[in-house]
Amino acid sequence: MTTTSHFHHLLKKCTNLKQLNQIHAHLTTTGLLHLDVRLLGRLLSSAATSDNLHYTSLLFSQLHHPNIFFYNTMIKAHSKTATSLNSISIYAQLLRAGILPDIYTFPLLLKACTQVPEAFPQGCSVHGQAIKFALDSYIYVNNALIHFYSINGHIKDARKLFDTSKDLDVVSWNSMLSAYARIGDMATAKKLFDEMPERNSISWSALISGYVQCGLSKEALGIFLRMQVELVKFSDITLVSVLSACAHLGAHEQGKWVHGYLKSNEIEVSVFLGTSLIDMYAKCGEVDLALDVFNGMKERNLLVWSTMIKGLAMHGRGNEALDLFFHMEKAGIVPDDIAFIGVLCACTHAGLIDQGRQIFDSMSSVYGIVPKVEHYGCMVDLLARNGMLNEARIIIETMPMQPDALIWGALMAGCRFYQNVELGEFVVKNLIQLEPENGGVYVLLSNIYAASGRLEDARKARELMETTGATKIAGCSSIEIRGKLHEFIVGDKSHPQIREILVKWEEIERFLSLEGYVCNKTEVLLDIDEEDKEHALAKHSEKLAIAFGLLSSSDGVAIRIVKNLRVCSDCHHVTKLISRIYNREIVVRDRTRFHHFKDGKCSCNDYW
DNA sequence: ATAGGGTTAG
Repeated sequence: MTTTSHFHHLLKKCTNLKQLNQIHAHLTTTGLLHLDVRLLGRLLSSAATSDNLHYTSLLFSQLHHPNIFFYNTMIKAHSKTATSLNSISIYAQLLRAGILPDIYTFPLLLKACTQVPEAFPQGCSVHGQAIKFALDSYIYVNNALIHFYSINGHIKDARKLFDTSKDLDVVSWNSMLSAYARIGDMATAKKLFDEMPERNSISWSALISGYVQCGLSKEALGIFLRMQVELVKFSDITLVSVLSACAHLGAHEQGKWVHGYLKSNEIEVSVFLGTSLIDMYAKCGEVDLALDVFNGMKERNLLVWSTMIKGLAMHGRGNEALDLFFHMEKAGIVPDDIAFIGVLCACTHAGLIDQGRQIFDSMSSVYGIVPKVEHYGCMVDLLARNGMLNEARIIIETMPMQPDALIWGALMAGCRFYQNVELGEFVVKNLIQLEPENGGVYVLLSNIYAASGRLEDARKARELMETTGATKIAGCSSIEIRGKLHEFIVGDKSHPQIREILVKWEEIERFLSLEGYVCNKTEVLLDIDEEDKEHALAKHSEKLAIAFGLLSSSDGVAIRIVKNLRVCSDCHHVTKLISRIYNREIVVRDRTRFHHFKDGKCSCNDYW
């Protein structure tokens, strides 16, 4: 008797196939397996959790009269795999054997159906079966149904089940909450969160990840803070979302805090956490710390590698990114379409035209990946950035899909850099067709005309913008000081220290003019992503942020700024000068990449 | 001896 319970214990802990086989052999030779059927059940259950479907099926086939528990275990074993719909046929088998399904059967079947995106009809028929056996209102089944409908985007069906259910627990609320979060309805998600009779850490995580996915990273960090104040325990899953929020915001100190927390609690850096940490450090301007995390990781999947590659590319360290890519290939990891965006981006910033071409070709010839519009975009960027404007234009005209605004924008950046007004005008005309509501495009057109002396056309373009009601995204720069984010929007004077900031800016301007700086208002072309030149150039949001950064941080500390648009050339020039005058490193993340300003120079070599 | 909710890269 004690020996059987000993084996029960052993099996419960065992997930390793080899050990399972050993125990199995032992039980068979000693005849224990036949004495105690429950041991066989335990064995089957452990086999199912060890994810070895073949072995599990073998065990199952040895059972003469499997009961509902054995069938459920088999359904569970299948539900986790790519062929999860096999569990439906096990269900059919069960019915044929004259066995009644129970409340555990349906959640398992529904899980199998959510595994396969196109299995919505099968899931519906499982629902029908649950109704037929009058098990649909059991809380486990009901919760699984809510989850199933919400995953498939049928949120109304999920809500109906939720509203009519007599029996709701935290799990039901969490399912509904994450359903709204998933479709981006954060107002309803927050409402549910507030109304919940009981919350657990999963409720908090669901809310946080919802905010992050909607781009409301500040709210996400706010909720995380509240979570800590209310002493709710958080898991590494929560932290993955939190790190993602830090990455979006460039919340360097808060991100570092999370890393410190992981270290001091000796939490192992999983692939998920590692990816988030690498991305966070890269997007906060600390590529070298990202590299440290990368090098310290035991296990690396494609996402880990491509996040690191993209991180290096963002910082203009194209050669290292490329090395890493070849390393990855050697490690036997097969790149996907997203990984290629990272490497192509790296080629662009390192000016590696031939390498870029080769890699682009290898995409389809070696890996069988059909290039998407983003990949053509990288090629246009690569060529345009290196002066081959015509070739870039030919790519746009011959690629197999419709060009989007981003791809024209890449060509535009080249036109601006190489002062090609004629091609620029052509590009802008295409952009207006594509995005008539984007005010930036009209500003751009107007500037092009102004630059070529066609002042009347320039005025008309401005008027057109006003009559069509197109609006331009306001420039916004943020800076984190002692863990708090400060935002500066162009023309906005609501910051409590705005007076001091403006005084500081005056000081900066005095130093600038001593350096012989004159405000560059004659820039020929204005990039679509740049802030509107009509607003006083001196008030561009990053200038305020830099002034504030100089005011609020001590010497030797790098100033880190995140900007929502591209840096304009005047701000770029000014920032270079400031970095020398004040002997300060300034790191600016703009829409597309990083600029590390140091000693009057920028890491982008003045091309962005 | 069995079930359900939160997870990262463009």
